[in-house]
Order: sequence, then C-alpha cells, then structure tokens
Amino acid sequence: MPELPEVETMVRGVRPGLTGRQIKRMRFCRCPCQPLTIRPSRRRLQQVVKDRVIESVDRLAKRIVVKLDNQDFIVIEPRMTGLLLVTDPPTQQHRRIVWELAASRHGPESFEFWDRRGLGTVSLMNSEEFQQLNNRLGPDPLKMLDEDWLRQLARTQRPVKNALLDQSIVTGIGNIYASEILHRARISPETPAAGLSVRRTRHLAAAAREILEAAIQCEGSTLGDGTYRNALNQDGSYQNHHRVYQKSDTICPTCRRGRVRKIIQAQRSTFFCPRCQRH
DNA sequence: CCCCAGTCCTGCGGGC
DNA sequence: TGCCCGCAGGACTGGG
Repeated sequence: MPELPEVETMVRGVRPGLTGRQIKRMRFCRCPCQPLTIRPSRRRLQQVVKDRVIESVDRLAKRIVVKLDNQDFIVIEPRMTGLLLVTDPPTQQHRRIVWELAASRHGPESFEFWDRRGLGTVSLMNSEEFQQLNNRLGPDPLKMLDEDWLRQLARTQRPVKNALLDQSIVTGIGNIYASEILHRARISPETPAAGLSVRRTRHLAAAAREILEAAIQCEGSTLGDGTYRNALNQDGSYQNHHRVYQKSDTICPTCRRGRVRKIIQAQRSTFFCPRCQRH
C-alpha cells in the first residue's frame, strides 16, 4: 500500500530525528514473524551498521534510503504493510527490526521497521549496488522528468494502467494512485499506452503530479485495514479525497452522471468512470 | 524483448 | 457462532 506519497510521508517523518544520529545497535525481533527478506544477511547488516552515523534519509521510488557515513546505504522497501516508525508501532507483534541510537538531547531513542505481512525487504548496499538499483528504475514523477517517462510510455502497447504500475517506466505509482491519476486525466485505464497523443500524455503527467502532491499534503491514504501510518503511527487522510478507488457503483464526482466501475487488469483491481474517462 | 501468471505473507470480511 | 476461502497489491521470477 505504501506508494510514493506514503513513503515520502514516512521519510519526512523520520528525517529530522535521524539525520546526524549514530546507530548503536540493531536488533531483530525474535517472535515467530521471521520471514522478512534481509540482504545480504542479518549478521552482515548488523555488523556494518553498528556505530555508523546517518548522513541522510531520502526516498527512492517507493523505497526509503538511509545513507550512512561510510557511504553504504540501508534500503528499506515497505511493500504492502511495512512502516518505518520513530514511535510505538500499531501492534507489538510484527516489529521486525529496531535500530537503537546513541543518546542525544533531542530526537528519538530508536527507529524501527514494523511489517504485518512481512513482504517488505531491508537491504544493505554499497554505492555501486545502489547505483545499479537506481539505473533500473524509471524517473520519479515529481521530478519534472515528463518527457523521459512519457517516451517510455509511448513504447508499450499495454493498457496505460498497467504501464503506470511498471516501475521501469515511471516510479512511485501503485494501484491506488494509478486509478486516481487516470481518473483525473480523464483517460480510460484500458487505453493502450502507445495510443495516447503527446498532448494527452502530458496531461497524464500533470495529473500524476497533482494527485501525488495532494496526497503528500494529506500524508497519504490509510485504508480500511488501517495498516499504513506515518512515522508517528498516525493515519493519513487522502482516502477521504479518493474519487474512484474502492468506490464501485457510486456516481462519478467529476461528471456526476457515470457510475464508477471496477475491472481487473493484470490481476489487480482498477476503478474508473466509463463515462468521463475516454480511450 | 514483451508480457502475464504465480509467488511471498497476514488479517479481515463474506458466505454458508 | 464459527470456519473457510478469497482478496488486498508491493516487486520479483519463470516461462511462453
């Protein structure tokens, strides 16, 4: 569920408290929730991270990047239910990793990765590995690289919804925002990406920026399962602004005449208004 | 190369 | 009331 706005919110939430802080110790939870992918290994991560100072915390696509003073990176991928927190987690169960910090007059004593489903990953990367990751990801839709990703979009015949979810074409967009962005752009999710005019693809890029920025302002979307939270374990509020996602059969708030429909594309649900979203 | 189906995992809600 | 199944969708893998 964490997509670009949710990950950006997590990063903004932890950045002030973590930048410049020293990591004293890293603990893995011992509860039955073992299966969390850690690369290259728990032991190696634990060894390298000890006593390192955090230089910066940033977002790369849907990942959180903690840069250490030895130029290694801890790359945290929350996937569906992962959270990076500087406060108590939603439940005591599923606390996966705790990083304890050296004492400081201000800021948190620790930060942690909580993940209910355990689909998340935590990877230690050197500069070269980090660069490789960077290279295989498409551009960030908030960084004004419209022409780059629109060119990629124009090369695939897949439905534009599927193309928006392809992280090698454009990063950060997931299933929720893909539907919302296409609705704002008034483009049918079933339109072949390569069939869009230059004018409409630019319109799509603008819609993506507008939706994602508005969602960041609201600190992301917290859905019914309540899994996604910001770094302080508080709900986001952009779910109150969703126009089509999980709104099957409701009247489209844009044209006020169509009814929102749910279809399945690439095994994922898509929501759209067949009346105002055109091919 | 391009694209799809299957995989990981847990918790919840619908149906019986 | 209680159980079981299907579904939610991040990213990656294997195969056509």
